[in-house]
Amino acid sequence: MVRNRPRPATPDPAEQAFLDAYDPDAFERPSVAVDLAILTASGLGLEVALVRRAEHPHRGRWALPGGFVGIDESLDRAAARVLRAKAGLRNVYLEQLYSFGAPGRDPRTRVISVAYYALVDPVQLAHHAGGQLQFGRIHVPWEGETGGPVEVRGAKGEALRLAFDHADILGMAVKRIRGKLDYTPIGFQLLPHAFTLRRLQDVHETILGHPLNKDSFRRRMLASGQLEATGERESQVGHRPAELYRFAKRSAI
Amino acid sequence: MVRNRPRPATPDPAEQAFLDAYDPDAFERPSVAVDLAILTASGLGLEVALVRRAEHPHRGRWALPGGFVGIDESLDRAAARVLRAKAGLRNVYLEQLYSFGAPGRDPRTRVISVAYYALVDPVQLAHHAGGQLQFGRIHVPWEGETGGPVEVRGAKGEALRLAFDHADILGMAVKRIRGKLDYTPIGFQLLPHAFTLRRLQDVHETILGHPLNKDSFRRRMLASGQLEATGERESQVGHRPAELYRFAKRSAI
DNA sequence: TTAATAGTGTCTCTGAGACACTATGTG
DNA sequence: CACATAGTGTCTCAGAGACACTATTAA
Repeated sequence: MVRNRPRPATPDPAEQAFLDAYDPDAFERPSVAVDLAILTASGLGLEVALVRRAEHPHRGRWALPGGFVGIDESLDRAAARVLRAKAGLRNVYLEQLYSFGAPGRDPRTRVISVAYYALVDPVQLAHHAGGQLQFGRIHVPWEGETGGPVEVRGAKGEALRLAFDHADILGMAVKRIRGKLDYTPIGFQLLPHAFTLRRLQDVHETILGHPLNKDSFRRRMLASGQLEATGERESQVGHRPAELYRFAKRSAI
Repeated sequence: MVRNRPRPATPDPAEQAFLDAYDPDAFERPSVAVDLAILTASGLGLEVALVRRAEHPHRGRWALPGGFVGIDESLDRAAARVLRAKAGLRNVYLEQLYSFGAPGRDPRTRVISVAYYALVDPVQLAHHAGGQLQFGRIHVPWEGETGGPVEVRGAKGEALRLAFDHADILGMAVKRIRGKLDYTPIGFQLLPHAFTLRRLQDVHETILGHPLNKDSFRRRMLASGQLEATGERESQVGHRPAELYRFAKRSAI
């Protein structure tokens, strides 16, 4: 890869001087990382995968899985690589969220982080119980799409202290998926292959943070054309079993 | 600023080895830039500010104004600085859009670009006519929020060849503002202080790429509470003059 | 049989589209 | 005056909420 920018003479010395001032090699370069908000929806609510930091800074705090971007690696590939390396996941919904670049966000050095979020069904993450990845429940202290940092709580309801600006990243992720939920089939990504309409509604309510009208939700989802009846029903539920549906076209990256 | 990461001994050598592999200093670092899609809405449609590249690569092509991010400068500040330096603008709507990081997007060296978009009313940009900044009309070859690169045309309708991946950046900007238009008062940012409802509808139609129902648009806008009647009317229009409105709370960054 | 939730049918209310009509400038 | 667009009133239609009612399983 060519690292040094060719500098042909230009007729305009002012323009030349201006461009010289913006030569990339004249700048100290930041590190660029990806951080991943790996989200899932258990019966308990919206959960996120976290790793406990073993080192300073923020030793003992909880952080989103992340990694640095290779010099010949695209941002999307870096995110997919981290997802595979840290959570063993591939072919799940993965989308770039926002870039965080406050100078002091990492006290060691300048790190610009391109945040991604992944939506995964809980079954695919079950084998991580007790492993490197821990799951925290997301608690959103604001309404609607106001935005702002969120809180994360552990299995016993205790608050988990998040490292760096990861509470802001998670807040942005919640805001994004709340917005997307209205017009895209994003909820399916958080459920197993087959699911009942009630479970899908649970996911939507979990993400949005408020209850939805059952009748209207059913109608809207069935009318959307995104659901396919499997012909099977749930069982062992202590009441009339619901029809199981699948997402008509499960998209993945 | 601390550039070298402290490496305290940890009890877990495997973890230590793992983290060593991700030491930022072990990686060649990319350059990080901001690129700005400065958008305005003239009577001709949605327009974008471009600079003609005086150098290789892509010499003679048209590019979005941009600049490298300083090592102690946040992304937002870098974007605001470029906006001020290249377009003389401050206090306009400016929002981060997306980060573009394909390894080959700049043939000189690895440059990751954090794209921003700004919405500016045409009056503030009028003095740029004939200067460094040229304006091109955006033509969107896709419907709704499909997404994809857009085309840009010059004053005589000729196609302008864009540099790097800037057609993709502009496509993403159009997609974003189309989505935002439905639920945020984003259209005001593209108009002068006082404007008629018809002009606001023109802006919405320009952005969305399709005509809107006049009655419904009026009702929706007036019901939104975001408009304030100025009490004045337009004049010299050859028909009944329309009431002039202003945005109730003109937000800016 | 009872408890509990799935699923259907229908009424109402609200907002968007359609359209007819009136209002008020310029030429 | 004619013309063009601003602005109002009202009808209809589609989707969401509300609610009553029936269906089907486990215990």
